[in-house]
Amino acid sequence: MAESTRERILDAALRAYGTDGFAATSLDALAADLGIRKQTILYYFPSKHAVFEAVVDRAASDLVKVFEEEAARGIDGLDQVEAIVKRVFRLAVRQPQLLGLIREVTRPGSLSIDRLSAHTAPIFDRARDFLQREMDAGRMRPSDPEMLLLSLYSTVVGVATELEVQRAMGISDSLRGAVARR
Amino acid sequence: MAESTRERILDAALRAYGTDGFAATSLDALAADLGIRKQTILYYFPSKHAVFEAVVDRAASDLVKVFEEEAARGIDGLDQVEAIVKRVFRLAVRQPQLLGLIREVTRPGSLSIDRLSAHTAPIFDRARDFLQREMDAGRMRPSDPEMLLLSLYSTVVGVATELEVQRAMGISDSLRGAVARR
DNA sequence: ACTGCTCTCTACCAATTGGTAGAGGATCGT
DNA sequence: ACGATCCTCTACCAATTGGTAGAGAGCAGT
Repeated sequence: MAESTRERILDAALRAYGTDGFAATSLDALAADLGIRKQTILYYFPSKHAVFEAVVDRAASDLVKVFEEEAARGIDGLDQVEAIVKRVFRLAVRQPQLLGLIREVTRPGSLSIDRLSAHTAPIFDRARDFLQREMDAGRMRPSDPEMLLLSLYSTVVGVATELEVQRAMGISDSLRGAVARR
Repeated sequence: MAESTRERILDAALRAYGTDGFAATSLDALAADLGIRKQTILYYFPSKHAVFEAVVDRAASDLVKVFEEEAARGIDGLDQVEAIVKRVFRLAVRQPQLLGLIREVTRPGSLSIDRLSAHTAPIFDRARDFLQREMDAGRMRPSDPEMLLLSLYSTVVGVATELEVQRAMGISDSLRGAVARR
């Protein structure tokens, strides 16, 4: 088997949760999509919600990996920020379901918001410290680093979402325009 | 009765669909929230999905109203754009569930995307024509009006979403910063 | 008093939901 | 040949789902 069943389940779950949503995706539907029975899913994960958590975990660790790899390259100032943004962007474009997943997680009452926070808090802290250092070193225009981060985040998600909306509205468009606007 | 039952149902449905999502909100839960039986809901709406469509319709017409009122005031150029953005923004802040509703509608496979489009297409066209005229008249920097519109849209939604995320992440913050950034 | 209309209800249903229990079938080391 | 472990399955279940049928309450006009 090229890919383990567990991994295939996570792939399909990301796709389904990201597009149709968590509540709208039954275990039966998920299993049918994979050509297996739902009991096989429940063998790997104790509950439906556990599947969701696992998907979130994997997506978060993918994101963390991007940050760590890019940080390890040791580029300074705005260049590193831009490199990371670019890579995150590419990740989002290649896997649009990730945006849907974020929507699901950030839903009020989601039990997994803590899970995502736990994963992203460290890189959030590191990013804030990084920005602070760069500002102190005079390599970046000084401002509130946390605010800048949130602004960056919402911009990336916003622009990425825009692509989805264009698709939904039936406007076929090269993504060049959007990227350029960034 | 100060507010008709039908209207109360739509209010509760907007709240529920906007926060928990359409699929995650059962008719029973909706009814319980209102202190009525779900059959009462099904008296006013033929199906669960019809409730959703009605919510979308009302939200869309609210939006259209904003545009029409603001357009009727006959302000020129960027000032009108800013006035509309400001009002839409206020609408979104006052009713955060609207953002969630947009999320639900723009979901792939949503049967209501056409419904929203039907409502918003006219104002979209009018806005595009307006921008085009303003550009021709030299009151605005010339560019592709459709692109500018989409960019505006995603910015508004993006910034508004940011507020939600901040709330989700537990960062209590005045919305001044976000507004200023605009 | 009667009829018709508007509204909300109880009673019920078939289908789907997430989840449990446990039966095999592989494949392994021994 | 052996059990042990890993994996996927069938069978089943209680709860919830959206939806139907229709009773009955309240209130108008006549």
